[in-house]
Amino acid sequence: MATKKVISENGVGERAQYFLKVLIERYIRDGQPVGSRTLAKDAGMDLSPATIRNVMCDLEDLGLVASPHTSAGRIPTVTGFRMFIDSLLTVQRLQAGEIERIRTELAYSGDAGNLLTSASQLLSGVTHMAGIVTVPRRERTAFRQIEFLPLSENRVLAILVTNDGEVANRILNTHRDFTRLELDQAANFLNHSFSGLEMEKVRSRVLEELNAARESFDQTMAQALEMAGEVVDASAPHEDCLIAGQTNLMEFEDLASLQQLRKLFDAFAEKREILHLLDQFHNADGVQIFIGEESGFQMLNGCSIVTAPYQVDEDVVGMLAVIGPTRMEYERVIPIVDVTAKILGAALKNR
Amino acid sequence: MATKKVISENGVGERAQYFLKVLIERYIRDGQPVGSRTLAKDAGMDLSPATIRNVMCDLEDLGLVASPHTSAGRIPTVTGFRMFIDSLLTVQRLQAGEIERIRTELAYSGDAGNLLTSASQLLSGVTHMAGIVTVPRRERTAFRQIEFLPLSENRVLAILVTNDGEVANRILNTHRDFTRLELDQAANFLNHSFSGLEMEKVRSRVLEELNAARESFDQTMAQALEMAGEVVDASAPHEDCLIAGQTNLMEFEDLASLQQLRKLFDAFAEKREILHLLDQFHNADGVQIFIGEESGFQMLNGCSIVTAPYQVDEDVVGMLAVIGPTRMEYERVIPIVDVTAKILGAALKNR
DNA sequence: TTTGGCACTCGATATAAAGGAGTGCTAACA
DNA sequence: TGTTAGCACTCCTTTATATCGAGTGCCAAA
Repeated sequence: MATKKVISENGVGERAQYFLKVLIERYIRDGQPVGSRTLAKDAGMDLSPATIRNVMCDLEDLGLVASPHTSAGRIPTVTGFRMFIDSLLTVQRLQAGEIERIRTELAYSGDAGNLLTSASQLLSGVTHMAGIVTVPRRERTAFRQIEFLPLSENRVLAILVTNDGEVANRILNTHRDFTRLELDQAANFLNHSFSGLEMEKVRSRVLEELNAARESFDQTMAQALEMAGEVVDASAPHEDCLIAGQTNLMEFEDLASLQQLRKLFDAFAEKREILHLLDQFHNADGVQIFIGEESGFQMLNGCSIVTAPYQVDEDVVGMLAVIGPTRMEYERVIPIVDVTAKILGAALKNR
Repeated sequence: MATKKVISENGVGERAQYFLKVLIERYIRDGQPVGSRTLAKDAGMDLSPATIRNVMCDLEDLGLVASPHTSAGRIPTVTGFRMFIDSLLTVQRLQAGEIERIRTELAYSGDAGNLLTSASQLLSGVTHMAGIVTVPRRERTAFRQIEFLPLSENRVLAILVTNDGEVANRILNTHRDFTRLELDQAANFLNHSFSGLEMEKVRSRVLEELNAARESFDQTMAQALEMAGEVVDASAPHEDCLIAGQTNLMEFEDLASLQQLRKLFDAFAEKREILHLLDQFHNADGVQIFIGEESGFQMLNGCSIVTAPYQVDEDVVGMLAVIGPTRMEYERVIPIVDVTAKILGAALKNR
């Protein structure tokens, strides 16, 4: 039997969706199960609680809301939140003042590393949650320059400068002593060969040429390449992220079990899993939202992640994220993350 | 009237002190107020609970123990703990195996930074509390070498190497373009003048010579000195510390109020206050113990810090600390911190 | 389709009673 | 004089019980 109510493709009546939206908005504000009476008022449609109750039943059958116990109101389920986020959300525009604040705060931070730190702190400060920024992956950045400095016998300081202005250095223990001249020559050769290449390419080319040099017994070149390889390799696992405002998360009653918090904080300290998670969204463009339970990591239960990639010269170089309770003000957080990503990208370009 | 009981200079009978010791040891184990019956058993002196009660009264009058309420046992006060730590503690010797573990774990970590990270992780791992290591202060380390590399127009990469193998780099925006030769000459001059000097001295000498150079209109030298000054200054506030295992502290019921924990974790994130605190003990030698309430920082209420300086070539270069609940096993933690400090110092020397 | 009514559930809150650990004090004992 | 047993008392903890109220589900009527 065809019903008269307007059914969207996911099988939920339009009015029911509206109630779901109002319910979730209320739940986000209060953190309390929402009862039919409250919802009737909030919806502003002059309907009686009883009517609402009927709709709630439908929503519960669809798995979009649930009640913690018989005589409590309803709280949204993960699927409910998902639907809310995907199709019900009305994102606020950020006020001009806020945009300005972000812009100025990012404008006055020094070098690249500092800028990223500022960005994560900014995110956490504005949202009162935890802010995360992944640092640009070395693979995507390009080789600019390498230099070797003699330190003491058999020790050489290698300095690698990349296109984005990052500097990595590493002390090499060499088999024999090198003169300053030799080192300069080696650096010259390497700079000449690799300048401008992506680090990933540099890595493979170094290996190729190293083999070639060995075959032709070109000692000098082989040694130069060996050293270069060591530096490039060592600077590779630089993949990392900056997290700020973790302690803000302690304020949310939703996450307040120490059990839960500890797991979360351990993940922050470890970082690996967080990075891995964010990497999944690396190729999406624009803001993505991600509900903890969907990840399978139980440390993220009760949390959501709002994330966006940031770009330099059209290339996505890193991710930016805010992590907080699933019950967060998405309408406010989403534009913040979005704008910050754009401004950060622009700021990184100017250096 | 002279009493027969042996009174030590602090006005506490020897036997009473013994009971205090037993009480605190018990309290450290259980975290529960200790009653007279329990204490009678633990003391192993075949005395009745009633006798113990009399002694407890005395200890309470002296402010060494307190009862949370009428019908609970006694818990040590801060002063009680202080006395325990200062004169009652019997420190265990570390088992040879444990020493070996520390030694090997520190032996296989790479460069200096890595070594310090390992040390803090080691401390937290072995004690199940938070481990802290302050990184050597730049002032105490000596200038070894400076180099300048041209990056692009008006940008120069400056690299500063110190005696302890640390490398600091900074990108300078210069007024005009420099040739490679000019930069090399500047570096040569600086290396020649300052090599081996303590950073603190370098800082002041740079200023002196800068003035001299300006007076004599020696442009080249003035510019070199200006750049050097910028690098030295920038690398100065490198004072920092590494903290590991913070989340371990969430397991202790003593600190489990979120209020309390948040303040503590904020302090960890900020680091400044922690550093300031540890600096107070910088000149003490050997292990120092420090009860949170004594500091005035209320974030440390309920905590104690066990700290020891570590030395390279007779010079104290940094501090090492474990932070945990005041109710911690000092007998075990003290030798761990002590030994780790020594091994860390030795490990740093060999590089 | 909406609404009012009604019985019912169940958490939250309050109150009371029982149990028990531990104290302080007193008086007796070695 | 130090030590001990005895005893009344305190106060936390646990358990049971009752009450309140928010909210539900369902039914019958509008």
